[in-house]
Amino acid sequence: MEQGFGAASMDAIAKVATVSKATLYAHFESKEQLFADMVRAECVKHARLMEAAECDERDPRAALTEIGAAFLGLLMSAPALAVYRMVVSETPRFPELGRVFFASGPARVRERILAYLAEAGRRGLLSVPDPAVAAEQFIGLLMVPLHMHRLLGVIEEPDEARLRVAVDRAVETFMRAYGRGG
Amino acid sequence: MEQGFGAASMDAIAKVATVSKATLYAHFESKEQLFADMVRAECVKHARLMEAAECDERDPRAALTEIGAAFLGLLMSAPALAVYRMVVSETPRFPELGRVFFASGPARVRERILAYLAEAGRRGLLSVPDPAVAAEQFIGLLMVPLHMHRLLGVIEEPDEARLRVAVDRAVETFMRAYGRGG
DNA sequence: GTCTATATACAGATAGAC
DNA sequence: GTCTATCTGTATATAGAC
Repeated sequence: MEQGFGAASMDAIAKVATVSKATLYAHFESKEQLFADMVRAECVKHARLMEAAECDERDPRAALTEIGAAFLGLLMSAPALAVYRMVVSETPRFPELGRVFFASGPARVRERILAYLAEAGRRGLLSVPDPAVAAEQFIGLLMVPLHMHRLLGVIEEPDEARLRVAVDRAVETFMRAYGRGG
Repeated sequence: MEQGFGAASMDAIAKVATVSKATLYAHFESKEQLFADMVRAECVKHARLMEAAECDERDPRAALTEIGAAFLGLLMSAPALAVYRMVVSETPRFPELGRVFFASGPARVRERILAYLAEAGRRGLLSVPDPAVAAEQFIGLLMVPLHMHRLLGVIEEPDEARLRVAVDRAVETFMRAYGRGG
């Protein structure tokens, strides 16, 4: 994942795994399938982390801050960035990779945020006419100051303080747009 | 660009260009430099398109809609997506690529939006305490419903109507957050 | 299931003639 | 500047022994 699909050779992978290349091919039928399995495994790990973020029974600002921090921390982690790079690059030649990643990664995050927003809307805590749109917009507000910059190597790995600022700004703007009476 | 750095061989590129591989190496000193030059050339083309979007002397909604449509149309074009895939994938091994792309692409778009927002703020048309943050947030709102989905192959190429909806929703939310008196 | 050794193909890059 | 032909390395994948 660190090196990408093209740059990582099966020889190198076998060496890191301290097995022979023949053993690798006993477990995975091709380089493509090996990478697809890695994507799936990473997404499962990340989905577990995301489930852990509690966001019910609290005021919207606190809930959005918590769920936003969980999501952004996940998104900006080295493994997540590596998977994203690889999947984005290889999807045109290998569409299954994109579908697997989207379904087990971003789609789940979106569902979780959507569920919270819909519930908060029902309780009158937020004014969200279209929770699906609002969920995606919250994701966009969270991602935009850091994700692309990091993918393009124009910022270093952000520390906790930097992540907090990004989350706070996203929540601030989201609340101005969707807060009670907005 | 269509196939990515790893999958496109110099043989294939020479064939498409209807020259020999030796001729290719007479013009470009390596595969890496050839790709860097292609990125630069694409960004120059796109920058020209972006300059064409007028956004002064009008009400904020119309201006943001025009500049947003120009940006989103650019971002979602096949060449821009291909360049983005390639750059994101190769940046870890070849950092120059990410810097070149960012400086001649996203950074210019951001500057242009920032300049408009700052001016609109001075005129009292918008309430933007931090125009740099607001500019990035507008970009995030524009990108999020389409860009990642397209990169991951989970939606087809969006038509004009789809793009318009995305722009309208971004402008709508941005205005709720940053409109006069927000 | 794991290994060593290898088949087979093709990559990036260059030599030397025109 | 462009070509054909080729060097040299390394890639994915497998055969066959243990």
